[in-house]
Amino acid sequence: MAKILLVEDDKELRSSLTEFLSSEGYDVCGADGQREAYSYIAQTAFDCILLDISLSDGNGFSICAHIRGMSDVPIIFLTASGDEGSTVAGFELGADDYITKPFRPRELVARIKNATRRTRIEHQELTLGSIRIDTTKGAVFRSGEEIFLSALEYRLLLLFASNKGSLFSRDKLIDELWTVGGEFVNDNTLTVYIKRLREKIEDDPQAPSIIKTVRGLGYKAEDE
Amino acid sequence: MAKILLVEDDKELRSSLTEFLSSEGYDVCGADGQREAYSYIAQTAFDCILLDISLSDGNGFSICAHIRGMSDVPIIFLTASGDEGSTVAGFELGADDYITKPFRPRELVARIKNATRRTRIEHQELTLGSIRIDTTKGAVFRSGEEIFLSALEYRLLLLFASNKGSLFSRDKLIDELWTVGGEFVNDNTLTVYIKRLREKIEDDPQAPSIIKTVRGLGYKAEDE
DNA sequence: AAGGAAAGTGACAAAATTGTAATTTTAAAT
DNA sequence: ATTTAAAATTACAATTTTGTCACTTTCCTT
Repeated sequence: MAKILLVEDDKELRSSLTEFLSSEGYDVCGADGQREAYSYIAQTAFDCILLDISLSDGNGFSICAHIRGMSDVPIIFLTASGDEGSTVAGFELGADDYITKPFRPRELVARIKNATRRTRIEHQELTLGSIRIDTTKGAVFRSGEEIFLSALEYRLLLLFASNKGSLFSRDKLIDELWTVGGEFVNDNTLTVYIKRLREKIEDDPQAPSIIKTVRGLGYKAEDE
Repeated sequence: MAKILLVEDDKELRSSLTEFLSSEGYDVCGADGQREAYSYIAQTAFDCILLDISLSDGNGFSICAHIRGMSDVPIIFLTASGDEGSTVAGFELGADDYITKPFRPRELVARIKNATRRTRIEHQELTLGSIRIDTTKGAVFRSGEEIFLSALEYRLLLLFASNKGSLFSRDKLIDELWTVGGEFVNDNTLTVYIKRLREKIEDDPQAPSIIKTVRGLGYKAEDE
């Protein structure tokens, strides 16, 4: 089931579209402007974004640019008729398609299908609390902002993110990340990496909410 | 459709099992011993491995250890009855389950389903020629051996691997990997990274068979 | 409350990554 | 065959990553 973000300030249109798309089997989030859109985008990996470029706060374009800065998610513009200039500018900012109001809901669905066909397959994302990992790009985002991890930090995070809730013993983690052949690393190496990773992903590294210590047993990571 | 590797030296049993599992919708590769098994493992990401531990060449255990050194793929032992000691040793080497010969094919299918249930979902792999990328681990293998890429090399490779056959202009690549905000990097930086990546993944970096130069236009990568 | 094991911290050298510059090679077009 | 732009190569400093050590803090047990 594809996740769609609808950014539209006309409340009527937003709710009728949400209802229609939901009935078509989509998982729809409605946002009424920039602020709400960003907060959704930071937390969720959408499969398609429907964006009204003539938002009353005038920020349709900046939302588009912001999204393109961090993702290749398909973007479809909803434009008012006679707004040709905007449309052209939109394509330059990386929109994938546009549809002119008023439009038939059926046509919108057709365009969503078309836009998502390519990406749905390869789009593989993981989340861990406010951390989002785009494994098809090897990129990690913290509340929407990309953060840069070293190779080992990335692998450590991936291990936790693809096994949410699992408890990993320190030995197991060292095995997974460091043991090649019969070489061993200092036991403290892991502790240091946990610290470094926490420093990059946790809001309060001293009181970690993502990677939890289970004293005597190991570490585990959970979503909230 | 799940991919299964069957390592069994009894030709009769191998072919009858292959036939049966294929009819159940699995994609089965049969290997008669260590050599053949390794060559398959190096090239393909299997969803489950069925391993006769009492191979005539006596290498069932070393195959198991070898696989565990590079993958978490579920391994099911096929043991001769009365071979309890081997079974215990097998579990210590990381086997997921075992089944004692003679067994009913239906039961084997049940165990395969059980063993693959967890991993099938998260198992996400990409290949590019002899290169295999396990995106759930951030690990890259070249003919079965893990190779270590830097963060940027990894992202560059991922870009090619998840868009096989696509031509990328140099500008597009620089954009994808380096452009954050409005900062630009030296145009040659890309060339150097292409070279470094080729050095690690190509058999003959001077005559690249994976990442191809399209003079004047950019680069593209294909499978063979 | 004291002792001790487990985990965390800060700092350090060695090694690897990263970006750039200077130079050479390659391949297409004249 | 020359020319020339594009790409490849080599080499080099700056920065980052990596693994370890010595030391501190935390938390469980007695």
